[in-house]
Amino acid sequence: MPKKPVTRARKSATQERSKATVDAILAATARVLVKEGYDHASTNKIAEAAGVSIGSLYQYFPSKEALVAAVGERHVDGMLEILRTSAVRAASMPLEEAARALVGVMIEAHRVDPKLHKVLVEQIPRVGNMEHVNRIDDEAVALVRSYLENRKDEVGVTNLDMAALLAVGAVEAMTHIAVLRRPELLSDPTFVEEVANLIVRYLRG
Amino acid sequence: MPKKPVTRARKSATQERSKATVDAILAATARVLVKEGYDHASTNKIAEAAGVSIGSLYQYFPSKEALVAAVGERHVDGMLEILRTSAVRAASMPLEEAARALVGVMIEAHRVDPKLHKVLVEQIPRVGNMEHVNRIDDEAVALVRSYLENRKDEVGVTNLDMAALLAVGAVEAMTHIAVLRRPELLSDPTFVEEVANLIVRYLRG
Amino acid sequence: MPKKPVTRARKSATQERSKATVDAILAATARVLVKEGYDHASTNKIAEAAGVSIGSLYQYFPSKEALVAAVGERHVDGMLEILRTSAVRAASMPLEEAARALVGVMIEAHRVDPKLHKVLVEQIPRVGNMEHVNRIDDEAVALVRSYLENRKDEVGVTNLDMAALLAVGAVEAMTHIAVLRRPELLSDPTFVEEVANLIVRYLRG
Amino acid sequence: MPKKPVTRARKSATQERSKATVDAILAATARVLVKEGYDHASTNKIAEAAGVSIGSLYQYFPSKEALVAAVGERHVDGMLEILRTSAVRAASMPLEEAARALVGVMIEAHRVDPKLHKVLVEQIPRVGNMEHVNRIDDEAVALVRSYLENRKDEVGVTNLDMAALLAVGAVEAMTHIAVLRRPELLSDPTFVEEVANLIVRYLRG
DNA sequence: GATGAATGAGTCTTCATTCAT
DNA sequence: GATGAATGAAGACTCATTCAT
Repeated sequence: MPKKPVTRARKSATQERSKATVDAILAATARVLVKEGYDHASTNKIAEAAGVSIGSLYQYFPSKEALVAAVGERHVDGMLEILRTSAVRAASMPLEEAARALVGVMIEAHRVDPKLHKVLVEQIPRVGNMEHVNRIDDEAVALVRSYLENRKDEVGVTNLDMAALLAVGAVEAMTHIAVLRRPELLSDPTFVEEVANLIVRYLRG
Repeated sequence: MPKKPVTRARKSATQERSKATVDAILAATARVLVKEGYDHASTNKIAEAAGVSIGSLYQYFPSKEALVAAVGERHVDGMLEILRTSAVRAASMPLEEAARALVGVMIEAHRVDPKLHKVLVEQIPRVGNMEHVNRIDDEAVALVRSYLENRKDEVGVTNLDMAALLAVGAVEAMTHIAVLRRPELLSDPTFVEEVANLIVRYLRG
Repeated sequence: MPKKPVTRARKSATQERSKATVDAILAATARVLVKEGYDHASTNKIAEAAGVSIGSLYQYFPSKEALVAAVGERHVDGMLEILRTSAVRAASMPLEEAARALVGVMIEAHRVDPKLHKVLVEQIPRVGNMEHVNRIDDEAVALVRSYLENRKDEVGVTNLDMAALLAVGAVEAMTHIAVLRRPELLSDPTFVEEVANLIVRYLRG
Repeated sequence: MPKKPVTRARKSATQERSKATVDAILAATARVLVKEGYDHASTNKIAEAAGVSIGSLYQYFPSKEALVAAVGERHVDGMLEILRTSAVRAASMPLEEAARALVGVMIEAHRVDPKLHKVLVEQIPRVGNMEHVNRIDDEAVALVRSYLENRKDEVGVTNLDMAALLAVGAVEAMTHIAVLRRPELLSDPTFVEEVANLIVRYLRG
């Protein structure tokens, strides 16, 4: 009896090879983007860095924009995963702890590839469809909002939408400052503490 | 008796003409920068938008970078003027009022040309010597820090450097969000109120 | 028995295509350089003359300078080959004959592409690393010097370095005059004769 | 009684001023040409170096070419004057002495402004009408030819045209080498001696 | 499917020349 | 006449994209 295929969704050899190529291209794009910045990240350079021909690159991505968008997507997906995982845990914590957790995970999420994050945040908006990065904020705001909803009577703010927006906005901003411009703050325990204080005091009212 | 010259500081015809050209170029640069973003703002497009020849543009600015830098400088100068004027007044206010003033003036300052501000903030760091925009933050932080110093016993934070950084950072971030991505917040009085609360509660401790 | 490959050094299709392009570019460069002079030989004009796009030109040569340098190199190599071949033969000839041979070969070498030679000699020094053309002189001087060394007692000059320099310099100069400005001299047998006399009498002392 | 004007050909004030301006422009052109080379010697730079407006420059010279041509003319005139003066003296000297004189004066003439001479010789031919520099050769050949004519029986060459051409050509060439590429030769007394030997022996036959 | 040679529109920048003041 | 601001054609070079092999 012939062995049952191990995996249902067994990809054909070609499919696997394609995936490897796509991965190589995306990885190379991220690398080149970080090293050269958006403008100087030419598709030819990227193809070379990926070890594929420029023709192959265009087989998988119809334009430079599409390529960068895909990288953005991936990056954001990675960050969101971290965020969500931690959100589940934080959901049951008291405010103080939850706040500290939020700050911590935010920083952690931005550490996945801070340099790439910087390029994506700073240089890609012009490319147009860059809600990518905003997706992070939007999701975070939703999570915080629902947390506040559940603890309505522990917090001293009434406009939960705005409170969530402010809390996330402030944490994001401080994270960006730390990650992108003041890395020394990241190893300063006071920093996390103080940022947590900032939002706890606010939310307490 | 000899006729008194009509104007003391009468500029020579050519000087006036030059100045008009420079102004036209700077204004056009800001416009094109906003409309097209840094990359697509070609010097030729700018010259055309300014109604001058490309040659004239290069007569006054030795490179695209220098041109953009000049626009940045101008923009930041305008914002700083607003900031400083108001800082003097806020210096003698009690915390709550001062906070509200800070938030208000920050928003006001960002209204000078929010679209340009966005481009300058997001796309120009690459150009290099772009402390321009950071000058705003730095100056704001210094002002806040000295305010806190004077009211040391009214505030409940000990690390004044970090407190100033957080306060300014948070306000800046919220301002950016409002000005650039959620203009409707600008006409929402709750918004200013809440941002002020955010930092007042934090600083109170 | 497996078919023996038709050609050992069979070049891949692309390699051949590249080479053809490079050749076309170099040839066109020489042509345009001759027709227009260095300054008016724009890279665009050259590309057009070569029947390739400007992009292709820059695919193979990183700058106008590099392009011209390559042309120079090629040209000098061609001349040096002629020179060396004949030098070997002349080494064993008596002074008179050797002198005549030197003059003859010098003229011959300059006939490879006199117009190009002129442009290269006159206009390229500015470009910088243009020892190219000087390589010819230097090599010629070295060859003559060593010839004189071998025949020390047949010649009446003591400072061999200077003698070689003068001999080569004089021949080169007369060649240039003939090739570039007085082509009619080239078919005048007296000319070669007299130039040979010039250096023979000098070297005899 | 009104004083008789000191000079018959008294130029009007304007005429004098014009001449001064023209002189300043020509001097500046020579300076800039030497410092920057033909290509980088822009008319604007020249006007500035001359302390006149670009408009004035074009009042006196209709184009950059005309300007450079005028400088060339002047330079050659200066050299020719030296040459002619000395030619008169040499006309009555015996061959050996005359030869040495020719070489000496040739070098001396090239010392007037060797840097300018270099630029003029190397970079100007492309501008087209550059018989300027050739005028020197032509005049020198004529002078030598007539000298040889007068001493027909002292010299051992029959084709006087060619002899004159060779003699002048050789001296010119060696002078150029010395002045432009081997300045150390200029202070080497052997050099003049040997170059003189070169042509004396040739002309003696 | 992969390759990489070829394309050419578009970029920044220079500079001889003109002309209103 | 002098001035210098303004002009714009032209040049070197880049890079996203296409397509024959």
